[in-house]
Amino acid sequence: MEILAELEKEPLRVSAGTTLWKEGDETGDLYAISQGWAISYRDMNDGTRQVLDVYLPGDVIGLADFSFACRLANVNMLTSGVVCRLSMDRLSNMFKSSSRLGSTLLSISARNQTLLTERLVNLGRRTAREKLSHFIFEMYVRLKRIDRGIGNQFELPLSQQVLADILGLSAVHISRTFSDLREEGLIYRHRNRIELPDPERISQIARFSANSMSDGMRRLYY
Amino acid sequence: MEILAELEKEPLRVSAGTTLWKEGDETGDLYAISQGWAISYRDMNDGTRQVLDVYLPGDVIGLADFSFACRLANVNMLTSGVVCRLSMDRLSNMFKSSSRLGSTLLSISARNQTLLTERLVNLGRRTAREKLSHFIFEMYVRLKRIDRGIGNQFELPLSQQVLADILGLSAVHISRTFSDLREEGLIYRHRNRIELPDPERISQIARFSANSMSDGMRRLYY
DNA sequence: CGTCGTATTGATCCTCGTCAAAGTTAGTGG
DNA sequence: CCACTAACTTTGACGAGGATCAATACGACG
Repeated sequence: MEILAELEKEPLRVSAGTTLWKEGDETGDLYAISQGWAISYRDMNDGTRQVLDVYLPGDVIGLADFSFACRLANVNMLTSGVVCRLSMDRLSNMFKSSSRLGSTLLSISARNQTLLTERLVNLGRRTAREKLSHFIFEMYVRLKRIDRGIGNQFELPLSQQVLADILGLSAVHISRTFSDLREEGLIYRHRNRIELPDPERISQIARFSANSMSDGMRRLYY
Repeated sequence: MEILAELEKEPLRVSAGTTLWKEGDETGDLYAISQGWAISYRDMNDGTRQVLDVYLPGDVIGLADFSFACRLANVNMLTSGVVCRLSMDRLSNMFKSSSRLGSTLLSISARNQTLLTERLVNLGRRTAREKLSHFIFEMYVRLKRIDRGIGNQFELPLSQQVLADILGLSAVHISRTFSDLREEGLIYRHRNRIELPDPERISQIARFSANSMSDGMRRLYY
Protein backbone atom coordinates (compact mmCIF):
# COMPACT_ATOMS: atom_id res chain seq x y z
CA MET A 1 0.00 0.00 0.00
CA GLU A 2 2.69 2.42 0.89
CA ILE A 3 4.37 1.74 -2.40
CA LEU A 4 1.19 2.56 -4.22
CA ALA A 5 0.66 5.66 -2.15
CA GLU A 6 3.96 6.81 -3.57
CA LEU A 7 2.15 6.89 -6.87
CA GLU A 8 -0.16 9.65 -5.89
CA LYS A 9 2.60 11.93 -4.79
CA GLU A 10 3.15 13.92 -7.91
CA PRO A 11 -0.22 14.93 -9.27
CA LEU A 12 -0.13 16.95 -12.47
CA ARG A 13 -2.93 19.06 -13.88
CA VAL A 14 -3.36 18.74 -17.61
CA SER A 15 -5.80 20.46 -19.92
CA ALA A 16 -7.93 18.96 -22.67
CA GLY A 17 -5.86 18.17 -25.74
CA THR A 18 -2.60 17.79 -23.88
CA THR A 19 -0.27 15.29 -25.53
CA LEU A 20 1.28 12.97 -22.96
CA TRP A 21 3.57 11.54 -25.60
CA LYS A 22 3.85 10.85 -29.30
CA GLU A 23 4.60 7.73 -31.25
CA GLY A 24 8.35 7.32 -31.47
CA ASP A 25 9.13 9.26 -28.30
CA GLU A 26 11.58 7.62 -26.00
CA THR A 27 9.77 5.39 -23.56
CA GLY A 28 9.89 6.91 -20.13
CA ASP A 29 7.60 6.89 -17.19
CA LEU A 30 4.21 5.41 -16.63
CA TYR A 31 1.23 7.57 -15.84
CA ALA A 32 -1.75 6.85 -13.69
CA ILE A 33 -4.75 8.92 -14.66
CA SER A 34 -6.68 10.08 -11.65
CA GLN A 35 -9.10 12.50 -13.29
CA GLY A 36 -10.23 12.93 -16.89
CA TRP A 37 -10.24 10.89 -20.07
CA ALA A 38 -7.42 10.04 -22.44
CA ILE A 39 -6.96 7.99 -25.61
CA SER A 40 -4.05 6.30 -27.28
CA TYR A 41 -4.09 6.12 -31.07
CA ARG A 42 -2.03 5.51 -34.16
CA ASP A 43 -2.04 7.74 -37.21
CA MET A 44 -2.33 5.82 -40.44
CA ASN A 45 -0.36 7.11 -43.39
CA ASP A 46 -3.58 7.77 -45.30
CA GLY A 47 -4.76 10.40 -42.89
CA THR A 48 -7.12 8.24 -40.88
CA ARG A 49 -6.35 7.02 -37.43
CA GLN A 50 -7.21 4.11 -35.17
CA VAL A 51 -7.85 4.62 -31.50
CA LEU A 52 -6.31 1.80 -29.53
CA ASP A 53 -7.42 2.48 -26.03
CA VAL A 54 -9.62 4.73 -23.96
CA TYR A 55 -8.38 5.56 -20.48
CA LEU A 56 -10.58 6.46 -17.54
CA PRO A 57 -9.71 7.61 -14.04
CA GLY A 58 -7.89 4.82 -12.27
CA ASP A 59 -6.22 3.43 -15.38
CA VAL A 60 -2.50 3.05 -15.91
CA ILE A 61 -1.09 4.40 -19.16
CA GLY A 62 2.11 3.26 -20.78
CA LEU A 63 2.44 -0.32 -19.69
CA ALA A 64 2.08 -1.47 -23.27
CA ASP A 65 5.41 0.10 -24.25
CA PHE A 66 7.14 -1.45 -21.29
CA SER A 67 9.42 -3.64 -23.37
CA PHE A 68 10.14 -1.12 -26.08
CA ALA A 69 12.56 1.73 -26.30
CA CYS A 70 10.07 3.91 -28.16
CA ARG A 71 6.42 4.68 -27.68
CA LEU A 72 4.22 2.82 -30.12
CA ALA A 73 1.25 5.15 -30.04
CA ASN A 74 0.24 8.73 -29.28
CA VAL A 75 -1.56 9.51 -26.06
CA ASN A 76 -3.79 12.58 -25.74
CA MET A 77 -6.04 13.94 -23.06
CA LEU A 78 -9.63 14.21 -24.27
CA THR A 79 -10.67 16.31 -21.31
CA SER A 80 -8.77 18.24 -18.71
CA GLY A 81 -7.67 16.10 -15.81
CA VAL A 82 -5.00 15.03 -13.38
CA VAL A 83 -2.29 12.47 -13.98
CA CYS A 84 0.39 11.04 -11.73
CA ARG A 85 3.82 10.12 -12.92
CA LEU A 86 5.67 7.06 -11.81
CA SER A 87 9.29 6.87 -12.82
CA MET A 88 10.62 3.66 -14.23
CA ASP A 89 13.49 3.70 -11.78
CA ARG A 90 11.14 3.66 -8.88
CA LEU A 91 9.16 0.98 -10.63
CA SER A 92 12.18 -1.28 -10.80
CA ASN A 93 12.78 -0.78 -7.12
CA MET A 94 9.21 -1.67 -6.45
CA PHE A 95 9.72 -4.90 -8.27
CA LYS A 96 12.57 -5.77 -6.01
CA SER A 97 10.90 -4.86 -2.78
CA SER A 98 7.57 -6.51 -3.47
CA SER A 99 6.92 -9.60 -5.52
CA ARG A 100 3.27 -9.05 -4.91
CA LEU A 101 3.46 -5.79 -6.73
CA GLY A 102 4.99 -7.47 -9.74
CA SER A 103 2.02 -9.76 -9.84
CA THR A 104 -0.26 -6.80 -9.63
CA LEU A 105 1.34 -5.07 -12.58
CA LEU A 106 1.16 -8.28 -14.52
CA SER A 107 -2.52 -8.49 -13.63
CA ILE A 108 -3.12 -5.01 -14.90
CA SER A 109 -1.31 -5.81 -18.09
CA ALA A 110 -3.29 -9.00 -18.51
CA ARG A 111 -6.49 -7.15 -17.93
CA ASN A 112 -5.60 -4.58 -20.56
CA GLN A 113 -5.02 -7.43 -22.90
CA THR A 114 -8.47 -8.71 -22.17
CA LEU A 115 -10.04 -5.42 -23.05
CA LEU A 116 -8.05 -5.31 -26.26
CA THR A 117 -9.15 -8.80 -27.07
CA GLU A 118 -12.75 -7.86 -26.51
CA ARG A 119 -12.32 -4.95 -28.84
CA LEU A 120 -10.68 -7.19 -31.40
CA VAL A 121 -13.78 -9.37 -31.47
CA ASN A 122 -15.84 -6.24 -31.71
CA LEU A 123 -13.98 -5.02 -34.76
CA GLY A 124 -13.72 -8.35 -36.45
CA ARG A 125 -17.11 -9.90 -36.27
CA ARG A 126 -19.80 -7.37 -35.64
CA THR A 127 -22.04 -4.92 -37.47
CA ALA A 128 -21.93 -1.18 -36.86
CA ARG A 129 -24.98 -1.42 -34.62
CA GLU A 130 -23.33 -4.03 -32.48
CA LYS A 131 -19.98 -2.29 -32.44
CA LEU A 132 -21.44 0.97 -31.27
CA SER A 133 -23.75 -0.46 -28.66
CA HIS A 134 -21.03 -2.77 -27.46
CA PHE A 135 -18.63 0.07 -26.96
CA ILE A 136 -21.19 2.27 -25.24
CA PHE A 137 -22.07 -0.55 -22.95
CA GLU A 138 -18.43 -1.28 -22.17
CA MET A 139 -18.00 2.34 -21.13
CA TYR A 140 -21.13 2.13 -19.04
CA VAL A 141 -19.77 -0.89 -17.18
CA ARG A 142 -16.34 0.61 -16.69
CA LEU A 143 -17.74 3.91 -15.46
CA LYS A 144 -20.08 2.18 -13.11
CA ARG A 145 -17.20 0.33 -11.59
CA ILE A 146 -15.29 3.46 -10.70
CA ASP A 147 -18.39 5.42 -9.76
CA ARG A 148 -21.14 3.42 -8.18
CA GLY A 149 -24.15 5.66 -8.16
CA ILE A 150 -24.19 6.12 -11.91
CA GLY A 151 -27.72 5.60 -13.03
CA ASN A 152 -28.56 5.03 -16.66
CA GLN A 153 -27.16 8.36 -17.74
CA PHE A 154 -23.55 9.30 -17.99
CA GLU A 155 -21.10 11.67 -19.61
CA LEU A 156 -19.20 10.36 -22.63
CA PRO A 157 -16.82 13.05 -23.88
CA LEU A 158 -16.21 11.45 -27.27
CA SER A 159 -17.19 13.12 -30.54
CA GLN A 160 -18.67 10.97 -33.27
CA GLN A 161 -15.40 11.26 -35.13
CA VAL A 162 -13.55 9.79 -32.17
CA LEU A 163 -16.09 7.02 -31.87
CA ALA A 164 -15.54 6.31 -35.55
CA ASP A 165 -11.80 6.12 -34.99
CA ILE A 166 -12.35 3.71 -32.13
CA LEU A 167 -14.70 1.42 -34.01
CA GLY A 168 -13.15 1.54 -37.45
CA LEU A 169 -16.18 3.20 -39.01
CA SER A 170 -16.86 6.56 -40.66
CA ALA A 171 -18.21 9.45 -38.63
CA VAL A 172 -21.18 9.64 -40.97
CA HIS A 173 -22.11 6.09 -40.26
CA ILE A 174 -21.83 6.63 -36.52
CA SER A 175 -24.39 9.38 -36.85
CA ARG A 176 -26.77 7.17 -38.80
CA THR A 177 -26.34 4.33 -36.35
CA PHE A 178 -27.09 6.60 -33.41
CA SER A 179 -30.24 7.72 -35.21
CA ASP A 180 -31.36 4.12 -35.62
CA LEU A 181 -30.67 3.29 -32.00
CA ARG A 182 -32.48 6.40 -30.85
CA GLU A 183 -35.56 5.64 -32.95
CA GLU A 184 -35.70 2.23 -31.38
CA GLY A 185 -35.47 3.75 -27.94
CA LEU A 186 -32.21 1.98 -27.13
CA ILE A 187 -29.66 4.76 -26.80
CA TYR A 188 -30.22 8.49 -26.49
CA ARG A 189 -27.33 10.84 -26.99
CA HIS A 190 -27.55 14.55 -26.43
CA ARG A 191 -24.37 16.51 -26.63
CA ASN A 192 -21.94 14.31 -24.72
CA ARG A 193 -24.56 12.80 -22.53
CA ILE A 194 -25.64 9.20 -23.01
CA GLU A 195 -28.85 7.70 -21.72
CA LEU A 196 -29.54 3.99 -21.69
CA PRO A 197 -33.21 3.48 -20.82
CA ASP A 198 -32.73 -0.27 -20.67
CA PRO A 199 -29.08 -1.26 -20.20
CA GLU A 200 -29.94 -4.94 -20.16
CA ARG A 201 -31.31 -4.81 -23.69
CA ILE A 202 -28.25 -2.99 -24.94
CA SER A 203 -25.99 -5.69 -23.62
CA GLN A 204 -28.08 -8.21 -25.54
CA ILE A 205 -28.03 -6.50 -28.90
CA ALA A 206 -24.33 -5.78 -28.40
CA ARG A 207 -23.78 -9.46 -27.73
CA PHE A 208 -21.80 -8.43 -24.76
CA SER A 209 -20.02 -11.28 -23.06
CA ALA A 210 -19.96 -10.47 -19.41
CA ASN A 211 -16.98 -12.69 -18.66
CA SER A 212 -14.18 -10.35 -19.24
CA MET A 213 -15.58 -7.50 -17.23
CA SER A 214 -17.59 -9.06 -14.48
CA ASP A 215 -16.19 -8.71 -11.02
CA GLY A 216 -17.10 -12.28 -10.25
CA MET A 217 -14.50 -13.58 -12.61
CA ARG A 218 -11.65 -11.66 -11.23
CA ARG A 219 -8.95 -12.90 -8.96
CA LEU A 220 -7.04 -11.57 -6.01
CA TYR A 221 -5.11 -8.63 -7.28
CA TYR A 222 -6.34 -5.41 -8.78
CA MET B 1 18.35 -19.21 -16.39
CA GLU B 2 17.90 -22.17 -14.15
CA ILE B 3 14.39 -21.07 -13.39
CA LEU B 4 13.61 -20.97 -17.05
CA ALA B 5 15.23 -24.34 -17.59
CA GLU B 6 12.68 -25.67 -15.18
CA LEU B 7 10.18 -24.76 -17.82
CA GLU B 8 11.45 -27.26 -20.33
CA LYS B 9 11.28 -30.11 -17.91
CA GLU B 10 7.88 -31.47 -18.69
CA PRO B 11 7.52 -31.64 -22.46
CA LEU B 12 4.21 -32.93 -23.70
CA ARG B 13 3.48 -34.22 -27.18
CA VAL B 14 0.16 -33.07 -28.56
CA SER B 15 -1.49 -33.89 -31.86
CA ALA B 16 -3.16 -31.55 -34.31
CA GLY B 17 -6.57 -30.48 -33.11
CA THR B 18 -5.82 -30.97 -29.42
CA THR B 19 -7.71 -28.58 -27.21
CA LEU B 20 -5.47 -27.10 -24.55
CA TRP B 21 -8.44 -25.52 -22.85
CA LYS B 22 -11.89 -24.13 -23.49
CA GLU B 23 -13.49 -20.83 -22.68
CA GLY B 24 -14.84 -20.99 -19.15
CA ASP B 25 -12.41 -23.62 -17.91
CA GLU B 26 -10.80 -22.88 -14.62
CA THR B 27 -7.60 -20.95 -15.19
CA GLY B 28 -4.68 -23.18 -14.42
CA ASP B 29 -1.16 -23.42 -15.72
CA LEU B 30 0.65 -21.56 -18.41
CA TYR B 31 2.02 -23.37 -21.43
CA ALA B 32 5.09 -22.66 -23.44
CA ILE B 33 4.83 -23.97 -26.96
CA SER B 34 8.11 -25.43 -28.15
CA GLN B 35 6.97 -27.05 -31.39
CA GLY B 36 3.92 -26.55 -33.58
CA TRP B 37 1.26 -23.91 -34.04
CA ALA B 38 -1.75 -23.05 -31.90
CA ILE B 39 -4.54 -20.48 -31.94
CA SER B 40 -6.80 -18.94 -29.35
CA TYR B 41 -10.29 -17.98 -30.41
CA ARG B 42 -13.75 -17.06 -29.25
CA ASP B 43 -16.92 -18.60 -30.58
CA MET B 44 -19.58 -16.03 -31.35
CA ASN B 45 -23.16 -16.94 -30.62
CA ASP B 46 -24.02 -16.70 -34.31
CA GLY B 47 -21.78 -19.59 -35.30
CA THR B 48 -18.81 -17.56 -36.48
CA ARG B 49 -15.65 -17.20 -34.52
CA GLN B 50 -12.83 -14.72 -34.08
CA VAL B 51 -9.27 -15.87 -33.74
CA LEU B 52 -7.49 -13.78 -31.15
CA ASP B 53 -3.97 -15.00 -31.35
CA VAL B 54 -1.66 -17.26 -33.29
CA TYR B 55 1.06 -18.97 -31.31
CA LEU B 56 4.38 -20.11 -32.73
CA PRO B 57 7.21 -22.09 -31.15
CA GLY B 58 8.68 -20.03 -28.35
CA ASP B 59 5.45 -18.31 -27.40
CA VAL B 60 3.84 -18.41 -23.99
CA ILE B 61 0.14 -19.26 -23.86
CA GLY B 62 -2.24 -18.32 -21.10
CA LEU B 63 -0.79 -15.11 -19.74
CA ALA B 64 -3.86 -13.21 -20.85
CA ASP B 65 -6.05 -15.04 -18.35
CA PHE B 66 -3.61 -14.42 -15.55
CA SER B 67 -5.92 -12.23 -13.56
CA PHE B 68 -9.09 -14.20 -14.18
CA ALA B 69 -10.51 -17.28 -12.58
CA CYS B 70 -11.77 -18.61 -15.90
CA ARG B 71 -10.28 -18.91 -19.34
CA LEU B 72 -11.55 -16.26 -21.70
CA ALA B 73 -10.89 -18.09 -24.93
CA ASN B 74 -10.39 -21.53 -26.42
CA VAL B 75 -6.92 -22.69 -27.36
CA ASN B 76 -6.39 -25.37 -29.98
CA MET B 77 -3.36 -26.90 -31.61
CA LEU B 78 -3.39 -26.35 -35.36
CA THR B 79 -0.60 -28.84 -35.93
CA SER B 80 0.94 -31.55 -33.83
CA GLY B 81 3.61 -30.23 -31.53
CA VAL B 82 5.20 -30.12 -28.12
CA VAL B 83 4.15 -27.95 -25.21
CA CYS B 84 5.61 -27.44 -21.76
CA ARG B 85 3.52 -26.83 -18.71
CA LEU B 86 4.39 -24.40 -16.00
CA SER B 87 2.33 -24.58 -12.88
CA MET B 88 1.08 -21.35 -11.37
CA ASP B 89 2.43 -22.37 -7.97
CA ARG B 90 5.91 -22.57 -9.34
CA LEU B 91 5.31 -19.33 -11.13
CA SER B 92 4.50 -17.55 -7.89
CA ASN B 93 7.68 -18.89 -6.38
CA MET B 94 9.59 -17.64 -9.34
CA PHE B 95 8.20 -14.22 -8.71
CA LYS B 96 9.53 -14.28 -5.21
CA SER B 97 12.97 -15.58 -6.04
CA SER B 98 13.66 -13.34 -9.00
CA SER B 99 12.42 -9.85 -9.53
CA ARG B 100 14.07 -9.93 -12.91
CA LEU B 101 11.79 -12.72 -13.94
CA GLY B 102 8.76 -10.71 -13.00
CA SER B 103 9.96 -8.02 -15.34
CA THR B 104 10.43 -10.59 -18.02
CA LEU B 105 6.89 -11.87 -17.75
CA LEU B 106 5.65 -8.34 -17.79
CA SER B 107 7.69 -7.76 -20.94
CA ILE B 108 6.17 -10.76 -22.59
CA SER B 109 2.73 -9.59 -21.63
CA ALA B 110 3.45 -6.11 -22.92
CA ARG B 111 4.74 -7.53 -26.17
CA ASN B 112 1.61 -9.61 -26.62
CA GLN B 113 -0.33 -6.45 -26.15
CA THR B 114 1.65 -4.83 -28.90
CA LEU B 115 0.82 -7.58 -31.32
CA LEU B 116 -2.84 -7.34 -30.38
CA THR B 117 -2.70 -3.62 -30.91
CA GLU B 118 -1.20 -4.10 -34.32
CA ARG B 119 -3.96 -6.51 -35.18
CA LEU B 120 -6.52 -4.04 -33.92
CA VAL B 121 -5.28 -1.47 -36.38
CA ASN B 122 -5.33 -4.13 -39.03
CA LEU B 123 -8.97 -4.95 -38.40
CA GLY B 124 -10.13 -1.42 -37.94
CA ARG B 125 -8.62 0.55 -40.73
CA ARG B 126 -7.56 -1.63 -43.61
CA THR B 127 -8.95 -3.30 -46.72
CA ALA B 128 -8.98 -7.05 -47.23
CA ARG B 129 -5.87 -6.80 -49.44
CA GLU B 130 -4.03 -4.95 -46.72
CA LYS B 131 -5.29 -7.16 -43.94
CA LEU B 132 -4.20 -10.33 -45.64
CA SER B 133 -0.82 -9.13 -46.78
CA HIS B 134 -0.21 -7.54 -43.40
CA PHE B 135 -0.93 -10.76 -41.60
CA ILE B 136 1.16 -12.85 -43.97
CA PHE B 137 4.02 -10.44 -43.55
CA GLU B 138 3.70 -10.46 -39.79
CA MET B 139 4.00 -14.23 -39.83
CA TYR B 140 6.99 -13.97 -42.12
CA VAL B 141 8.74 -11.66 -39.68
CA ARG B 142 7.88 -13.74 -36.65
CA LEU B 143 8.97 -16.96 -38.30
CA LYS B 144 12.18 -15.41 -39.47
CA ARG B 145 12.96 -14.39 -35.93
CA ILE B 146 12.72 -17.91 -34.58
CA ASP B 147 14.31 -19.48 -37.62
CA ARG B 148 16.96 -17.45 -39.31
CA GLY B 149 17.58 -19.17 -42.61
CA ILE B 150 14.03 -18.82 -43.80
CA GLY B 151 14.20 -17.53 -47.33
CA ASN B 152 11.14 -16.13 -49.02
CA GLN B 153 9.21 -19.35 -48.70
CA PHE B 154 7.68 -20.76 -45.59
CA GLU B 155 5.04 -23.11 -44.26
CA LEU B 156 1.79 -21.52 -43.05
CA PRO B 157 -0.52 -24.22 -41.71
CA LEU B 158 -3.66 -22.07 -41.79
CA SER B 159 -6.65 -22.85 -43.97
CA GLN B 160 -8.44 -20.01 -45.69
CA GLN B 161 -11.26 -20.42 -43.21
CA VAL B 162 -8.84 -19.88 -40.33
CA LEU B 163 -7.34 -16.87 -42.06
CA ALA B 164 -10.87 -15.52 -42.44
CA ASP B 165 -11.50 -16.01 -38.74
CA ILE B 166 -8.29 -14.19 -37.94
CA LEU B 167 -8.96 -11.23 -40.20
CA GLY B 168 -12.70 -10.90 -39.74
CA LEU B 169 -13.42 -11.72 -43.38
CA SER B 170 -15.24 -14.51 -45.17
CA ALA B 171 -13.36 -17.53 -46.47
CA VAL B 172 -14.62 -16.79 -49.95
CA HIS B 173 -13.15 -13.35 -49.89
CA ILE B 174 -9.83 -14.68 -48.66
CA SER B 175 -9.74 -16.90 -51.71
CA ARG B 176 -10.47 -14.03 -54.05
CA THR B 177 -7.92 -11.83 -52.37
CA PHE B 178 -5.25 -14.49 -52.70
CA SER B 179 -6.10 -14.74 -56.40
CA ASP B 180 -5.62 -11.01 -56.82
CA LEU B 181 -2.31 -11.03 -54.98
CA ARG B 182 -1.11 -14.02 -57.00
CA GLU B 183 -2.00 -12.38 -60.31
CA GLU B 184 0.00 -9.36 -59.30
CA GLY B 185 2.94 -11.56 -58.41
CA LEU B 186 2.92 -10.51 -54.78
CA ILE B 187 2.03 -13.65 -52.85
CA TYR B 188 1.97 -17.23 -54.07
CA ARG B 189 0.22 -19.85 -51.99
CA HIS B 190 0.30 -23.53 -52.81
CA ARG B 191 -1.19 -25.87 -50.27
CA ASN B 192 0.15 -24.47 -47.00
CA ARG B 193 3.26 -23.05 -48.55
CA ILE B 194 3.66 -19.31 -48.95
CA GLU B 195 6.11 -17.64 -51.28
CA LEU B 196 6.89 -13.95 -51.15
CA PRO B 197 8.94 -13.06 -54.21
CA ASP B 198 9.47 -9.55 -52.93
CA PRO B 199 8.91 -9.24 -49.18
CA GLU B 200 9.75 -5.57 -49.22
CA ARG B 201 6.87 -4.76 -51.53
CA ILE B 202 4.46 -6.75 -49.39
CA SER B 203 5.37 -4.74 -46.36
CA GLN B 204 4.58 -1.58 -48.32
CA ILE B 205 1.23 -2.80 -49.56
CA ALA B 206 0.37 -3.96 -46.06
CA ARG B 207 1.43 -0.59 -44.67
CA PHE B 208 3.41 -2.51 -42.17
CA SER B 209 4.85 -0.38 -39.42
CA ALA B 210 8.16 -1.90 -38.52
CA ASN B 211 8.22 -0.39 -35.06
CA SER B 212 6.44 -2.96 -33.09
CA MET B 213 8.33 -5.91 -34.44
CA SER B 214 11.79 -4.67 -35.18
CA ASP B 215 14.54 -5.97 -32.96
CA GLY B 216 16.04 -2.56 -32.85
CA MET B 217 13.22 -1.22 -30.81
CA ARG B 218 13.34 -3.81 -28.15
CA ARG B 219 14.76 -3.48 -24.73
CA LEU B 220 16.67 -5.64 -22.37
CA TYR B 221 14.50 -8.58 -21.57
CA TYR B 222 12.97 -11.12 -23.86
C1' DC C 1 -23.87 38.21 -35.17
C1' DG C 2 -20.53 35.55 -37.66
C1' DT C 3 -17.51 31.53 -37.18
C1' DC C 4 -15.93 27.08 -36.24
C1' DG C 5 -16.40 22.45 -34.79
C1' DT C 6 -19.86 18.97 -34.77
C1' DA C 7 -24.16 16.44 -36.55
C1' DT C 8 -27.49 15.19 -39.80
C1' DT C 9 -29.24 13.85 -44.29
C1' DG C 10 -29.30 12.39 -49.14
C1' DA C 11 -27.28 10.20 -53.27
C1' DT C 12 -24.15 7.10 -55.16
C1' DC C 13 -20.49 3.64 -55.31
C1' DC C 14 -17.78 -0.19 -53.90
C1' DT C 15 -16.07 -3.65 -50.87
C1' DC C 16 -17.22 -7.61 -49.00
C1' DG C 17 -20.81 -11.23 -47.40
C1' DT C 18 -23.89 -14.86 -48.69
C1' DC C 19 -25.56 -18.68 -51.29
C1' DA C 20 -24.74 -22.20 -54.37
C1' DA C 21 -22.28 -25.14 -57.41
C1' DA C 22 -18.30 -27.21 -59.11
C1' DG C 23 -13.41 -28.32 -58.85
C1' DT C 24 -9.23 -29.96 -56.01
C1' DT C 25 -6.68 -32.54 -52.89
C1' DA C 26 -5.68 -35.69 -49.32
C1' DG C 27 -6.88 -39.58 -46.93
C1' DT C 28 -9.48 -44.02 -46.39
C1' DG C 29 -10.53 -48.63 -46.99
C1' DG C 30 -11.27 -52.31 -50.17
C1' DC D 1 -4.09 -49.38 -57.29
C1' DC D 2 -8.58 -47.54 -57.48
C1' DA D 3 -13.01 -45.75 -55.80
C1' DC D 4 -15.13 -42.90 -52.11
C1' DT D 5 -15.37 -39.44 -48.99
C1' DA D 6 -14.43 -35.29 -46.59
C1' DA D 7 -12.09 -31.08 -46.25
C1' DC D 8 -10.58 -27.28 -48.66
C1' DT D 9 -10.59 -24.02 -52.64
C1' DT D 10 -12.29 -21.64 -56.63
C1' DT D 11 -15.80 -19.24 -59.29
C1' DG D 12 -20.18 -16.87 -60.33
C1' DA D 13 -24.30 -14.15 -59.27
C1' DC D 14 -26.46 -11.26 -56.23
C1' DG D 15 -27.34 -8.23 -52.30
C1' DA D 16 -26.25 -5.37 -48.33
C1' DG D 17 -23.60 -2.68 -45.19
C1' DG D 18 -20.89 0.88 -44.94
C1' DA D 19 -17.70 4.61 -47.31
C1' DT D 20 -17.51 8.78 -49.65
C1' DC D 21 -18.89 13.28 -51.25
C1' DA D 22 -21.46 17.22 -50.60
C1' DA D 23 -24.86 20.13 -48.81
C1' DT D 24 -27.18 21.69 -44.82
C1' DA D 25 -28.18 22.35 -39.92
C1' DC D 26 -26.98 22.96 -35.21
C1' DG D 27 -25.03 24.78 -31.30
C1' DA D 28 -21.28 27.03 -28.58
C1' DC D 29 -18.49 30.77 -28.12
C1' DG D 30 -15.97 34.98 -28.84
